[in-house]
Amino acid sequence: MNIGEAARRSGLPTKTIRYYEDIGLVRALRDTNGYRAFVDADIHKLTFLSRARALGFSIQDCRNLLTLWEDQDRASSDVKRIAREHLSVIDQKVAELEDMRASLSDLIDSCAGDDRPDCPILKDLAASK
Amino acid sequence: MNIGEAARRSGLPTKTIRYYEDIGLVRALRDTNGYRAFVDADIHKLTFLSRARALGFSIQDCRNLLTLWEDQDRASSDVKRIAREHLSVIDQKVAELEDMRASLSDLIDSCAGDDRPDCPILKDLAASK
DNA sequence: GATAAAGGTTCCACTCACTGGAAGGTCAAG
DNA sequence: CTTGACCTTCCAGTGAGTGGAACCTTTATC
Repeated sequence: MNIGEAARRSGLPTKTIRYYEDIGLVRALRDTNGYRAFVDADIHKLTFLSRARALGFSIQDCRNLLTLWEDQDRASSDVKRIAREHLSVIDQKVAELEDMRASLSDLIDSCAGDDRPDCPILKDLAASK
Repeated sequence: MNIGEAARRSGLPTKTIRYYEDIGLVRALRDTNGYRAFVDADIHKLTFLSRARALGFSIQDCRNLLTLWEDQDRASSDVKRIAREHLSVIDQKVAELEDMRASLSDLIDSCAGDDRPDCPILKDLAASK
């Protein structure tokens, strides 16, 4: 299976697959013509990466998860720990964004948004606080 | 005023201030010894940038906002438009993160998290869906 | 058999918004 | 006069890819 087919099946761009090979996240056999040759196990791995990245796991997280994934004997608590750590990072990001959202929303509400030059948004941004 | 003092007053690291000068976001006069010399107006501008960046505005947004800020005659509606566009980007990010959060939270709940190797988190990540 | 399109390869540069570090110049205090 | 804090520039690296150039291989069509 060539890289294009692997991309179609895993949902990752070909560029990204090559990049993952570059940084040692995956490996692929080669055909005699130099083309990468993927087997079903590779597709599973790539799909795993695609979904984990979509869930916001960093590449380093993915590296750890892959190691756990390939270790038949690892305890599920190890995986759960990584996932929970990641969840708390997500929660933090959400909280930050909602803070931002509230501040920005207040600023927008306070601005007339008409033809006059007077704008509380800019005024507030410039205030030293 | 040297860059260290400007950093203290604006809340930006010195490195960041130099970077902002590099990319043409701000300019600073120079003393005879080559040191950057900041005046109060510069501090206002840097504070503006610091707060706008903290609200998640991109550098390009900041460029636009600064232009509007320095234009005495701009309509407040122009500023409000940029702010509203940014608000919708924030809303989108929050929605994405909450999607992620829900999926990840489900996965975590489904995992026993004990010494056994069986882990639904890894299983689900590998599923081709 | 020629050719064109589609796919593959490597390598280099760019993104965004900084951040770290090296090598060196300047200044105020003791 | 030295120490240490502060300043300067320049180069390299971050994370996670993305875009493009130059070139090679395969497949389909004429």
